[in-house]
Amino acid sequence: MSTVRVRFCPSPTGTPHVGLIRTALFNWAHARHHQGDFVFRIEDTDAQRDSLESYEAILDALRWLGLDWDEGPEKGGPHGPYRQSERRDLYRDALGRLVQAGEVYESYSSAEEIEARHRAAGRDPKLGYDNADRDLTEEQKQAFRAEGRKPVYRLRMPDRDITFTDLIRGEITFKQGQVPDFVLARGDGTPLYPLTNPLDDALMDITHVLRGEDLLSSTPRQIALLEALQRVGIGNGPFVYAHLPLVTGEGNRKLSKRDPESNLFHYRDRGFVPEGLLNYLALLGWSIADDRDVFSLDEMVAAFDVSRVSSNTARFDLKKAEAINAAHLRALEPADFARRLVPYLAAEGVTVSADDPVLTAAAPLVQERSQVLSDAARMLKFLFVAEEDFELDADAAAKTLGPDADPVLTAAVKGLEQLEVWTTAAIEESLKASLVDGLGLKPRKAFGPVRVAISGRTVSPPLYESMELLGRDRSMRRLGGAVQGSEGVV
RNA sequence: GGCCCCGUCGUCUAGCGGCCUAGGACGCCGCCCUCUCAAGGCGGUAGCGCGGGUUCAAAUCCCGUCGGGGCUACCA
Repeated sequence: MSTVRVRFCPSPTGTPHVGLIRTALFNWAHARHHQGDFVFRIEDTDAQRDSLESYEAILDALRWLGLDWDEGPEKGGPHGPYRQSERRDLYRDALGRLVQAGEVYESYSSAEEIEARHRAAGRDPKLGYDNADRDLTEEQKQAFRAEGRKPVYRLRMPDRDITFTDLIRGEITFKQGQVPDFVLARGDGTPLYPLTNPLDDALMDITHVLRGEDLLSSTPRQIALLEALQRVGIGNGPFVYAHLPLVTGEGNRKLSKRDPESNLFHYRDRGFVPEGLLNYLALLGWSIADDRDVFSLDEMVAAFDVSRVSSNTARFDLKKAEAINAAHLRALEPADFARRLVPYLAAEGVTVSADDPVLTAAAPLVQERSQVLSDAARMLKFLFVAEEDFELDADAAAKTLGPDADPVLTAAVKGLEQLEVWTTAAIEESLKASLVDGLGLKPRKAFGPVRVAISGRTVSPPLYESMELLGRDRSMRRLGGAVQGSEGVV
């Protein structure tokens, strides 16, 4: 069996992190590129920190982004269950076999005792476990138990260097003696991450492990475990590893889960579309070509090659993320763009259906003016609010609707009143005649007050089109209201 | 402290010994277009951390150094 099998195995603690999603994306792309399987597994072995909300948020995230899995929660598959909380028996069995074979031993040393031994020997007390319980006799173990002590189970690390070839970084060697025997399970048999993660990968026939660089230093432990498991008849030994560069935030520290900038849904709420966010995330460590950085998921799948992923840490740059997203927004079919706007309008308090004629007519006017969908929603809101709820942006009003604006608005109203038809062309002609020609104003001075009166903002869709869509009555009312309003602003 | 990873414009990157007077993108700054803002067009700003080697030739290979980061739990 030469099928590529990769996995995405988050633990359901907190909200999905952009770095986590980038890892999911690269695994998914690797699987799809090789027509392999993308396995999704939930690592919920820490009842203290895991939550149902978090679990659901992760599913929500993958579905929103369209990163579909071949095996996993709510889908099943031949290697299930896919939630570690339902795999206890498997862990107990594997642990039993490892103990039986002498690969794993009971360790009774407490952290304090280990430190004390280091100190007594003149070593750095922070060195970690000293493998002191490796060869405890049955009598010694009995004695510890008699004291009421509970052991932990540790894997006996091999007495040799551990070398592996990372797809991204090349050959990496950890010298013998640098990695102490580590804990696989608590005395009561509770399995810990160092056991469950590689074990499940082995049980699920995973072939390639693409994960964050923060896990690089745990690789020798995994390799030792995998080899031990293979000796007791579980799995086929170590996998191929690729350690992805970390994603950092504003500083150059690893983006922490606490940082709001790391929250995936923060970007969805702002109005990133999956195409745009995924494209940007792909750029964090990977590039499709030397002269292009906007591409579709399909194009990514066709071109993706993990070994070409950069090994440098990547910093998340919101500005660029938005620019990439904007490129994807512009590429959307107008009707699709309008449809995607609906929830963002709702967030602005506007209820409108995707096929509303005003929306479908107005959406294209802001499509290329938006970086994120929430920008577009804010620009369009004025078309849908009831007159009694219409508000002028305070800054825009202060800047544009001073006393100087009154004659402009008055002239505009006077001209527009004469119009037979309320069309974009007629409005443009009227406004230019009364303001630019009539009052001799610069276009900027002429249209600014009108724009703010109509849309409430200094940034809006094109003015004449906006006025046509708003309709004659509402437009005239807003212009009139602004004249009165400007008297009070002084 | 120890171990491991990394080091090209402000940021993400291309580069894998000669095609590099180092390319692209975002950002930033001009100009054009223009009813605002965008989009689009044109132009500009800015980088191989440092020091030794190897080589006819180094951003590319080697060593050192400095700098940054990660890990160092009976969390995952």
